[in-house]
Amino acid sequence: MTITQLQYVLAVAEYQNFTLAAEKSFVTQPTLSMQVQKLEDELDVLIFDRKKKPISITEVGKKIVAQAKNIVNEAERIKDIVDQEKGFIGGDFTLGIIPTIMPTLLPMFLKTFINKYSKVNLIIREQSTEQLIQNIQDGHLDAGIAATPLKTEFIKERPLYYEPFVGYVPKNHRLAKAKNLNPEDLDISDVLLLKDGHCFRDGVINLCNAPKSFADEHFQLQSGSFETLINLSNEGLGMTLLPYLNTLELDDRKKQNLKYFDNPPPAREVSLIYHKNELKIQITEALRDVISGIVRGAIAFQDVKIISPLNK
Amino acid sequence: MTITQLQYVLAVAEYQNFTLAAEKSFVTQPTLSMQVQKLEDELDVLIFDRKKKPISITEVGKKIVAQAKNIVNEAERIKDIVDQEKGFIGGDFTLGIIPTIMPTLLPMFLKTFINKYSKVNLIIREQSTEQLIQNIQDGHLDAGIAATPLKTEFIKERPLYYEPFVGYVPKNHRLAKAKNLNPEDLDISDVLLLKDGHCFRDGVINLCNAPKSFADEHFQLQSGSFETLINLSNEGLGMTLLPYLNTLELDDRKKQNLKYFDNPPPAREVSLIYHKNELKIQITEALRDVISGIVRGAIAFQDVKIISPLNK
DNA sequence: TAAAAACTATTGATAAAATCTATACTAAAC
DNA sequence: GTTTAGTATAGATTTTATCAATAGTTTTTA
Repeated sequence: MTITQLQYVLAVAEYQNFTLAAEKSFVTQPTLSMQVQKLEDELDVLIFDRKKKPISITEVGKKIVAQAKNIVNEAERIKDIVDQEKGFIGGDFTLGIIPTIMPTLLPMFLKTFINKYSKVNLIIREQSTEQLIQNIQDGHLDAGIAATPLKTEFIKERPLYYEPFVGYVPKNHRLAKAKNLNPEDLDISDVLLLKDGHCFRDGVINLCNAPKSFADEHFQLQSGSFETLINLSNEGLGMTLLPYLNTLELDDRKKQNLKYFDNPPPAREVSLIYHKNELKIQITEALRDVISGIVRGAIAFQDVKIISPLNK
Repeated sequence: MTITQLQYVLAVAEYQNFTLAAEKSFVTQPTLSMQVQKLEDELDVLIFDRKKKPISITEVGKKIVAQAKNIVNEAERIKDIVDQEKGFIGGDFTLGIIPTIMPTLLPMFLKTFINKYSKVNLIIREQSTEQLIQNIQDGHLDAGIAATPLKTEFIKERPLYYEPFVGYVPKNHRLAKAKNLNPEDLDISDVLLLKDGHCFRDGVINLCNAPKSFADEHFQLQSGSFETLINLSNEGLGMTLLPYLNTLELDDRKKQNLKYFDNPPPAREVSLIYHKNELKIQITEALRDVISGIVRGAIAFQDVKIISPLNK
């Protein structure tokens, strides 16, 4: 049994296809096939059932694959140990960010990070929270930035900052004359929401204390961008809620429609999340340092009320 | 990096000597040296400092060795997974037993076990609790039988049975006419103890509620066998306490000197202990099944008061 | 249902590696 | 300063991993 064989097995398990797995492993298909066979011979079990198309994994196979994943991960960590010892921070690092955080946060830290850690090749993907979790578990992402707490097994959360919700209330709205907002004032039926799948949407629903079913039935005005929500709001279709960082770049006219919540304002907790196995932890820590250092300047709220990003 | 290389590194770390490590790994010394070098080259660090004699491990080396141990263990478990799937129970299994349990328990289960699991090559070692713990952590023992609870990290405990303490009170002793014993009746200063290092000694000291320092000062009559204690007791040097299983084989005359405790009797918890990583768990479980099945017939006490085997 | 397509296994050749024996080198012990 | 114990190096040999080519399957398509 070699680590290489285990890696080949993992590739086949992932792609359900020897040819593709071989390609992704940068070897020819016969090479990969033979190595997998050799392992099967050594263990004297079939890991894959090649009769079915696409290939299926046997019952023992599933357990072996799980354990192989474990071993390969632990093996990779040896390089981590050495890197850490040498103070070397570099290599590929794939980061996922949810859509409602991406456009405001990324520009704030990207330049600083790639300057400071020029040996890190940062690859950034925009993904939903669910995809983020899945990909972190699979090892396809090294870390993610999402609203928390997620209470997910295998995943660690390190809070980066707390971002208050800010109301956007157009002139003719019933709340237009209120000085500050209160969660109790909100009526989910005239709050414009992002479309399904955004956790910020779920956060707002939670904030308004609306039952999930209710929310599902009543809203057809759903967009994927806050820009659209603001425009719809200006058209008199209701108010909306924005994350604090999204309010900073508004033009002055729109800024006049912003209404802040009474203290403590409701907020989302934005965290760096990563696999509990802490692979590439040095880069993860470096990223966290850079981001929280920068955000500390932009967000000065101390006392907030954290709203869950999960739809219950 | 290969698993073999990691195994070689572990061997060198263990024996602090390339030549010996090579021998134990069943390869020649140049082979092992080269593989270790190759790994060091690949990682671009020195794992061992060969200048000093005996060889020392570098700081990074220590971390690498720890991780290598982890990886090799996890790799071995793949075979376990397959064995479990096939229902195969076999191979070497090294079991440590503490001296006060060995002579009574081993004859009870050994024959049954080797008959039932004839493919298992059972290797049995008599060792103190401390040695047991050390060797289980090192991976030199697959399991141990000892008095518990031990509260030791990395080690799991599965209780096998609860073995009451029984008093051996010679005719002329002050408690000779009492019907039953009570822990309060005991006076540590006239209880004969096993010599230092036996956890049964510590159990008795705990039972008598004696301070550790007190116990250390006053007793010179210390033996390694209950046989001796009984004989000394008969000579009028005090009473003694025996584990229940040791009382079964006494001759009738000696049995008349036995005095049982009031319910619930103080007892030691005897457990099968093994590494938390659960390597060879099938054999361990098989062993547990056999032993607890057999002991269930011999020990019928339900309610007991467990005495700690640790000297506090 | 036959032909094509997609995929995996097998074969034989080649390159890479792990291992061995013999020996050189190095540091500690005498 | 010589011996001893231990590690590194060199060169030969065996083993293993890989590749290109192709045969053998199963599934799709026509």
